[in-house]
Amino acid sequence: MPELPEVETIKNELSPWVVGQHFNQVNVLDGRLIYQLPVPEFCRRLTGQAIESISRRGKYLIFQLSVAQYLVVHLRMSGALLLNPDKIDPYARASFTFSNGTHLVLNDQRRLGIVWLVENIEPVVGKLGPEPLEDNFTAAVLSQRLSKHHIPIKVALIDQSLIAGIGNMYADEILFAARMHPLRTTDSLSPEEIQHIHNSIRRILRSAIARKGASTDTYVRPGGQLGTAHFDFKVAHRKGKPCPVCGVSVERISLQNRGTYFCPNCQP
DNA sequence: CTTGGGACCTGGCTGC
DNA sequence: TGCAGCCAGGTCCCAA
Repeated sequence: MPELPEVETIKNELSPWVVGQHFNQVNVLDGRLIYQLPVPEFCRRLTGQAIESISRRGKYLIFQLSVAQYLVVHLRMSGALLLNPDKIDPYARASFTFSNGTHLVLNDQRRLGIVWLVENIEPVVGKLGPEPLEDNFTAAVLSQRLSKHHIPIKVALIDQSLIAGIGNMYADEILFAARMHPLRTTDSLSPEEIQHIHNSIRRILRSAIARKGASTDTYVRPGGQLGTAHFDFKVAHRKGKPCPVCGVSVERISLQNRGTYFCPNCQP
C-alpha cells in the first residue's frame, strides 16, 4: 500500500522521465478514477499541458502543470504508476503518452485510487497535518498535536490530519521501534515517550525511503522493480511469528477495522 | 465538538 | 472441490 515512503519513491523515480514533458495523449479507461470531472473534459484540459514539477504531500502525488493547474494522484490501496510497461495490465485505469515518447500507465486493482485536476490544491490536501520528515516537525509539535486528543496512539499516527503520510503498516513498525503498546492513549504519554515516538517516526520513514518502499502487496516502483523495506518489518503482517527481539509471538488486534500488529512483551 | 464504525473496492487466502 | 467469509487499508460519511 503506498504510504509516504512509497509515494516519495514514486515521485523520485518518475520525475526524470516526465518533468518538462507535455501530455500528448490522455486515455481514461475508468471514469470513476477522475474526481468530479467528466472524462472528455479531463482529457481535453490535460492534453498539451507540460509538467513543471512533481511533489508529494502526505500520500498525495502532485504534478504542477504549466497552466496553473495541478494533477493530483492518490493511489489508495492498490494503485501503481508504471513507466513504459511491457504488456497491457488488466487493471489499467488510465494511460498518458508524453512528448518524449514516455508512456505512463495508472493501474489500480481495487479501484479506490482518485485523480484530481484542479486549479487549487487546498481543497484536496488542505486538511493534512505536518510532513513528518520536515525540519519543523519537532517533538514539541508532535506533543502539542497529540495532547489535544484522547485516542489510541496507533489511531493518532494514521490520522492524516494529525501527521501526514503514515499508514497502517508503518504505524505498527513505528510503535514497535518506540516500544509502545498501540492502545496507549495520546494524552497519557510522557515527554520522553513522545520524543521516542518522534525519533521512531523519522527513523522508520527515512529507512523505508532508502529501501524504496515496501512491496508487501501490489506496490511496485515505476520501473517495475519491488521495494525492499518490508524485509525490515518486525511486527507488521507477522501475526503468530516470533518477535525478532524477544521471540514472543506477535499479536494481532483489530483497531478501526484494521489489523494492528505488536509484540506484547516489547510493547507493554 | 470528538470519536467510532461502516462503506467502498477486489482478489487471495483460510477453514469447513 | 466448492464456497462462505475473512483480510488487506486510505478516506469519506454518518451516527452517537
